[in-house]
Amino acid sequence: MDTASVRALLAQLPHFRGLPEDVLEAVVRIASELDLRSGDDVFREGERCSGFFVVAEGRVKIYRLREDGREQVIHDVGPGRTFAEAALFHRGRFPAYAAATASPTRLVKLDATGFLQLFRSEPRLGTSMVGSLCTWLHSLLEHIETLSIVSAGARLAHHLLRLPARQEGETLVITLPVAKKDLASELSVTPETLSRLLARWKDQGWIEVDASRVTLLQPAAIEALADTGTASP
Amino acid sequence: MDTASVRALLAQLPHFRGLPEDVLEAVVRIASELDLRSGDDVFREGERCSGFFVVAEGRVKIYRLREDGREQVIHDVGPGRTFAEAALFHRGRFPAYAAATASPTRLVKLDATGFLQLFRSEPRLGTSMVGSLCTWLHSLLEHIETLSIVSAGARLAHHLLRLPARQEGETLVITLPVAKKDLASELSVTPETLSRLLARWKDQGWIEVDASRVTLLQPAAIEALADTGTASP
DNA sequence: CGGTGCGTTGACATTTCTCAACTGTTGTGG
DNA sequence: CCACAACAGTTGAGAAATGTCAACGCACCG
Repeated sequence: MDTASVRALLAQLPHFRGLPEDVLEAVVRIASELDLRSGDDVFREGERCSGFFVVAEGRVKIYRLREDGREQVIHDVGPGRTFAEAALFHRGRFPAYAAATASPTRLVKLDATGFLQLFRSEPRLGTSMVGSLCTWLHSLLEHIETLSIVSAGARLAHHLLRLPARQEGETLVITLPVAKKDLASELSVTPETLSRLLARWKDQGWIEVDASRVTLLQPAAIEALADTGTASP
Repeated sequence: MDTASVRALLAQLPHFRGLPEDVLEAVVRIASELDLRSGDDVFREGERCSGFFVVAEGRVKIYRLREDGREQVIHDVGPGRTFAEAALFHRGRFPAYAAATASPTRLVKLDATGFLQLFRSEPRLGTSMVGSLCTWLHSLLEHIETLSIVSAGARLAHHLLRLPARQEGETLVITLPVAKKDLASELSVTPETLSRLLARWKDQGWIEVDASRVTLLQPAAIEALADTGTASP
């Protein structure tokens, strides 16, 4: 990944869209690249925040560790999105873990001190970051809404319908962006329950499952589940 | 509430702290006051976002309505905090309902169009709003962490320990800022379960409950619950 | 003084977690 | 290139937690 493509990646971000050339140039100068494979750490909870990140390719999961050692996946981030910008301003420490979940995963890192310096000298950076922070707020609200649904089935349905899907006639084809165990963690259910739910829906003829490709044969049935909060029969 | 006190309230907010006098003056000019009683609506989901709000006195709950008509409390906001600033920038519509939960509740409203205009002309506003948005992000992350705890007992314990408390010797005295049914909704449990949990803990000698005043007689026991995720015996 | 709604308690049904065993896949090292 | 280890995913059986329905006391407000 050369400087030009780093520059192109950054230029299309909502953070930096509309910035004058010279400022964008300055941002590119404090950028560095990371090449990761699935399972590699990006940062660990409590570490000093050394910058924030843009996903160029692949996937990153943000998670916390519970007392009993299990992971709680908070979010998963794909190409074109950023993460850890809140840590930069808020406390200076990462509030969670981050690790790549795809191979390869390429990130662009924007150095903390460099960025903060730039941020102070160029007020328009603040203006454009407000928008992206609001996007984060919005997605966290979505997540809270999902988690606050009591029934596991409804939670899964609600979440599935929010994933990027490709329409094929009557059906929706969804490729799960993360491993099923991470999806389960994100929904706060056990992998067993997730597996059973998918199996039941398959038996009902509502969906088709092939590894991480889920086909909604009857989207209406899934939507009904998500809305009502009713348990899955 | 006169202009001077509105001004004083705004000046102490992280949003506007450190702003030059004339800019602050301009912010005060687009501010208006709202006087509410418990149960009064502030705004409704889907409404055009006409501004954002600062709590001067009282409490406001932010919530959504589920299909079955029940409320899902997303957040509750007290004096000195702001809400709906994300709606302003993100989509221009309120993503949830807001209502006062205390009498009296006094709010300062900052007009949307006026503020956006100001925002464009004064880049430093963006800089300072980034900080407050990060505070919101942080509190939503906390909420997600609480919700993702499977056991209702642990969820309650986790949440209680994050409420403002007054230390009295060995014990912690917490005044619940909202009605128990709203607290239950925020924790995504039924009011019945909440009631039973508190009753059980009282029997155990861990807490003392007097209406909305909860005294943690053995904070260590509650902390253990919150950490382990273990169910309450 | 009566109504409305919050909070509590009881009995019961249901879901989901836990523990355990088994299968299939991936990728690593010989 | 293959064998084997490690781990994701599935399935089964039992236990425990929480939701549902229902009834009641109580406070607050009209």
